[in-house]
Amino acid sequence: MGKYCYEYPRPSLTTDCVIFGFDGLNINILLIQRGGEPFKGKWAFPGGFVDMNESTEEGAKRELFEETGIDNVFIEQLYTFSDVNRDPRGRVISVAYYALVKSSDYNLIAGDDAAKAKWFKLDEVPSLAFDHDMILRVAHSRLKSKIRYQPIGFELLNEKFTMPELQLLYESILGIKFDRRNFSNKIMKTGLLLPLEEKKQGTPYRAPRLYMFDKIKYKELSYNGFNFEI
Amino acid sequence: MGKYCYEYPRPSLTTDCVIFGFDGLNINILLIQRGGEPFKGKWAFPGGFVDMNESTEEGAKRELFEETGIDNVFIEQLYTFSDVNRDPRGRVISVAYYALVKSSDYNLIAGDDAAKAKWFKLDEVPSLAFDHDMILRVAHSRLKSKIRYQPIGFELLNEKFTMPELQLLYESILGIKFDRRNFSNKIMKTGLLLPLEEKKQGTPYRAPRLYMFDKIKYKELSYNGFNFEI
DNA sequence: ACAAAAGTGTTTGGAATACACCCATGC
DNA sequence: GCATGGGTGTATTCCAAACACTTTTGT
Repeated sequence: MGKYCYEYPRPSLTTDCVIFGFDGLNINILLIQRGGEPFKGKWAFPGGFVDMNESTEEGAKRELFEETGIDNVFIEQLYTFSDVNRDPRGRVISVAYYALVKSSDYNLIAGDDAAKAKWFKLDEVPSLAFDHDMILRVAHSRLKSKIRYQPIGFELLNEKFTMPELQLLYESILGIKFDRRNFSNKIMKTGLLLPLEEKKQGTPYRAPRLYMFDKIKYKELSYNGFNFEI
Repeated sequence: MGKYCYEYPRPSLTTDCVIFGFDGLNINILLIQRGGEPFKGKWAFPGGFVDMNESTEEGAKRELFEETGIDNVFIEQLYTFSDVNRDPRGRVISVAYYALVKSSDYNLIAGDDAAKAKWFKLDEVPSLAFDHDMILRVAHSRLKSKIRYQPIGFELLNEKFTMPELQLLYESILGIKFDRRNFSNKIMKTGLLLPLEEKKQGTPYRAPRLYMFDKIKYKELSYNGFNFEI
């Protein structure tokens, strides 16, 4: 029997991480294949049980690293899923987090429980274990609203990037197309982009100009509670 | 010793409810005074431990009812607070919910643990137990963004209400003043308000016109994923 | 020269803001 | 009649959307 005893029953507490990765062309989702029951062989989000000496956010980061090798990401709390029957093993509630990363920054490793980690294109995600289909829908919808008023996308590109690259990123996340000229105008009006003299090398056709994200301006504006909308 | 034993230690799971109540003039917060340790005598949000056969949302509603007599409200998940040291009794994580109610709809009852429940004006809230000061800040900030693009305010008024009443509601929540004419124009442009022929009786000075929230129009618009912004 | 992508600016419509006058009611 | 709040409309400003031509580069 278990060694940890309580006066009242307690649910288990887990975390799940929805990791969106941009590869320069598409938005991908990071999944791991389950090695054991339940849902053996099915794909699911990385995550696991929370330890007693860590917050759920710390637990989510730890599990993410253990299972996929992904480290040093800013994760943000998404939602807590607590349906009584969401896990066939018993009463398990899960605090879900999400993050955006540049997928080229990480070489996926096999996790410590030999689960395979793999990137899936957003529109090629298979049916997932547990209630993870729902978690994905919630995460994607949150991401879409978030990126319209917070500059969370710049982390996904190289330090120096071109306007078409940035536009492609917004289009992949939002699933819509922008007019090239209006997009550029809107983005520049935020004041958060620093145009460089340099142009991107090695492209076919005309070389596009490079930009950088202006971190100093961002801090300045954040301090005053700024707003923008793409 | 406790009767419920597990292989690994588990944190306790609680809920907290941040209830915003509008009394026609001010936004109030519903608090209960703690009858026992820790934080005995301090004020805190209604809430409590989640049962094994209920979701956190169900648990939050149940505790809210038991402690304050408030029933039949739409609560929305706010955030999950999980800092390791947030509760002196041990490892307790709390899923916080928030809701908006019309305070005149409820006669506050003393809770089953003899705790007193009381409405506090937003700017007269005392220092709270646990991390509830932080929870309140998060809740108020969430409410402010939410009300700008969701018609959550209409529930707080009588079925028939006047434009100045609605404006006062928005102003109390957001803490800003609107121009009377522009406010009315913006609200009417959403198409969600049905002007009635009736006027409000018993007011001093000129009798203001009454409006109703157009639920049918709302469903119609929701279905198409509409947007508005106040 | 031509095909493909990048760069740039103007026009137009609609929404948000600022703003002023008249109306109803109680005292 | 005057003080108080309620009702309404218009001019202006600003932002967003639509839109076309020129430049660069590789073949």
